[in-house]
This record gives sequence, structure tokens and C-alpha cells, in this order.
Amino acid sequence: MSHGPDIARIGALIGDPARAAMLTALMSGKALTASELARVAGIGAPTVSAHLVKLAEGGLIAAEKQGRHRYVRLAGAEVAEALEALLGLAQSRGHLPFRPGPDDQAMRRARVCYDHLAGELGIALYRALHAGGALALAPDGVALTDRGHGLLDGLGLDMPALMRARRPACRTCLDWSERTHHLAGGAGAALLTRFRELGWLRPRQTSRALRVTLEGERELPRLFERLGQAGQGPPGP
Amino acid sequence: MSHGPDIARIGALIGDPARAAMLTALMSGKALTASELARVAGIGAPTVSAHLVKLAEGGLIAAEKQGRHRYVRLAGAEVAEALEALLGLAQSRGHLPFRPGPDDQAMRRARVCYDHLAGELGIALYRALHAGGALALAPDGVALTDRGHGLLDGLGLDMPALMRARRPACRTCLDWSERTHHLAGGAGAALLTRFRELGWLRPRQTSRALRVTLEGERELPRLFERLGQAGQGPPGP
DNA sequence: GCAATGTTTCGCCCGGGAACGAAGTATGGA
DNA sequence: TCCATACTTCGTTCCCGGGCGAAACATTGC
Repeated sequence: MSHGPDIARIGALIGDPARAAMLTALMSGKALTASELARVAGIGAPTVSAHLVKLAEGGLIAAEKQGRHRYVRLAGAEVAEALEALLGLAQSRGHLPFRPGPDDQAMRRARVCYDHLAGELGIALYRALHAGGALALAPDGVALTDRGHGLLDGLGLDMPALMRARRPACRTCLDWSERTHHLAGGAGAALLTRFRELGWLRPRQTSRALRVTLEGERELPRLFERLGQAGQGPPGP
Repeated sequence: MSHGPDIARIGALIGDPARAAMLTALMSGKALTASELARVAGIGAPTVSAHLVKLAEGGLIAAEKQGRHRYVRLAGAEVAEALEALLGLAQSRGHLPFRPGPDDQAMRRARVCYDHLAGELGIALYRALHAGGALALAPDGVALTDRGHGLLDGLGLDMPALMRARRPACRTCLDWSERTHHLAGGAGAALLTRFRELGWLRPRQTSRALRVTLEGERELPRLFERLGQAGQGPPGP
């Protein structure tokens, strides 16, 4: 009898189409209400309620009552990472949605992955940071170099808060559409927030895909180039 | 309606206890026969046959007839990585096996993760390589430095073959028991093979856990120290 | 050839669980 | 206070899918 964690319970939770749709919707990072999830999953309110109980028992979601609404979000970045890994596997195995619609292209361009940026833009950001010498390998993953610290500070991120947080500043996450890594962790989240503050990216109502504004189209490539060129100088520590 | 890959199909495949047991057993990297899988999963031969059809249709396993046996293995490193991610999530969510037996401790010490080393020893290997400056951040993950190339060559790995292969030499994989990264990819696989050739690690019949031989107990820590100290010199490129 | 072993196909049973309608409970607003 | 909204609980239905036994099929060895 083989040992190890009980993978089947989690698989079964994700394996139901309605629950999978709900979890995928929650990958937007937004906290959704039970009735919004019902609409997303195409099922009735009682059924959603039952599903939420199971997902909560399984530790995949966290719910919070607020007035007469019940706001639901993913239980944490860990859950999001595992879901993203599964999305990647599904993608590579050809388990695609009914038909790749126009939304699909928007998803590949830029989307929210729990709380950070994914898709082509997410990859470009990661590559630029890497090229600029902002990232270094740490014994437990990726870490910010001094130069990276300076670059992000220059972008207006609240670096003291980032370093104070319990959450690791840098993580990597396997991007399902690009099949390579993008930046997650506290810094990844802060960067996405900043891009929204700057009006470069806007969330959509219906999907995880992000809309790139005109300013974003102009400024983001410029930023990536600037970050990447920071690496032309002498290498950091 | 949210878009993206169809995560539910894969979840459902993994969500059945029998199939989950089979997949977990296949994480040993060994190709198992249908009847061996039946014993592992505790079900009859006809049921296994049906499961194998589904897993193959889902792209999770690859089967190969050889005489009157049917050898089954995971469809690739991608599948193994996603399963390991799920194992990690299950672990962190407290979805543990019935009781943490003695096997459990062996699993945490050293085990096979598809074709490379995982567990405490896997982490120690990764840390040593990192400390020794053998690994560097690449735009698409982790890469071997020149020094790393030399170190592995010194260990007797067939480096030309490794570089020639289509498969990336370095990947990282999230270790479920240690909650941090270990080395996967071609180099990870080659290192495990080498440790077995050297008689430091031996596979077990029943589980993914590896037995550390007396030589292994003596030589592996020594090796890790040697690798780590390589980094004391001037930093590589 | 025949027996032994390994795997698949077929037919059947059965349980779990997903879904809904209706009724019950909480919250907010008029 | 009374209604509307949001969610949950209960009871019921129904179907999907896992499981097995028996038999068919395939391969090896004697």
C-alpha cells in the first residue's frame, strides 16, 4: 500500500464540473458571493451551498459572512498555485474548453492568477526582471536582489511593507498558457496592484482576463525595456 | 462563463481513490503491470483495465504492451510535476493517509519523484548545488552554470548526453514533504541514477521511498558538503 | 496441441452524490 | 412592521460510474 497525502480527496473536489468552474472563477482573486458562483457554474443556489461546504471542508476556499452575503475566496496562494499547475496539465493534455473563443486570446495576453499577473504580460514582466538582475536564486526558490529591491522601490511599491510581511516576496508560478514561469508572491501581487493603480490594466467583470488600457499598451513595454536594460550594467550581488 | 483549460476532467481522473492510488504508485517512476496496479489499488483486474483506459484517454499515463503484460507508466514529467503539486496541497490541507506509519518517515527522508530524488535528501542535494554555485536563474527556470557543469561531470554524469537531450537539464519541482524545491529535469534524473549506480540508494519493492545504504549514509553528506564548499571560491558566470 | 497466466469485454448491481423544489432562517431596507 | 433578498436545510429524484463475476481473448511455456 503506497503512502503519502490523500490526493484523491482533492482530486474529487476539483473533479466536479460545477466546483471546477467555481474554483476557476475564484482564480481571479476576487471574493465572489454564493449567487455569483451559482451563475458562473450554471447551477442553483442550494447546490452551490452544498458545494461550498465541501470545498471549505477540503480547505480549498475560505468564506466570510458579510451582511446577508457570503463572500468566498480561495484559501490561499498555495491553492491557487496547485490549480494553476492543474490548468497547465489540462492545457497540455488537450483538455480545452468547448471552443477557443475571443475571450481565450485575452486570457493568454494578460490575466489574474489569484493575485498576480499571468499570461504574455506576466512572462514579459518576469523576463524583464530577470534580465535586469532583479532576481536571484535562493535556497528555497527565488529572491529579490538589492538591485531588484531598488527597481521595485522606484516603481512606487511599498518595499518596507513587502519585507515586513510574513509572505515570501518572490515565488514562481507555472503559467499554463505560456508554459513557463511568472512572478508570484508578495512582489508579484504588489506589482499587479500597482499596474492597476497606474491605470495600465483593468479587471473585467466576467473573466480573469485583464484589459490592457491605452496607457498600458504604451507604458508596459517601455517599463519592461527599462527594467531589462538595468541588467546591462555591472552585475549585482 | 469563465474560460481556460478543462480542469474538471483531470480532477475527476485523479479524484477516484483507486486511480489516485495507481497514479501515486506510478510516481515511483517504475513501469508497473496492470495486475501490480490492481494489488496496489486493492481492486480487481477488470476494474483496473477500465481505469487504465480512462487514464490513457486523459493523457495521464502511457501504456505499452510487452508480451502478455501491459506496462504502464506516467505519461511524462509534466504529469509527475502536477501530481507532486497536488500531493503538496493535500499535505498542507491535512489530507493525510489513515495513519502516518513507519513508511511515512522513510518517504520523508528520501523517495523517488518520477525519476529524480525528493525528500530531505533531495532538498539537501538542491541546497548543496545552489550553495556551490552550480545553478543560476534562467529566463525559463533554472539552468546549470559552467561550474555546475563541471561539478556534475566530476560526479561521472554523461554531460554530453545531458546537453544533447531534448529535455531541459534543470527543472524544479515542489517537494510536498519539505515544502520547498528540489531538482528535477534531466540532471535531476541523471543524479538519481548515478546515486543508485554508486550503491548509495536502493529502490524498495513496495513504495516510492528509497533505502539509504551504509555507503550512502557516509558518502552523501560528504558529497553535499563538497558541492556546497565549491561555492566558497570566486562566483561563477 | 494444451494448460497457465495476464488482460479485456460484457452484463449486471449498487451506492454515492449532484441537482432541484419547497420551506426555513438571517439580514437589510422601506 | 413587513417585504425582499441571500443563503441554508431538508427531502426527493435520478443518473453516473465504480465494482465484480463470468467469459472471451491473447500470449507464453511445456
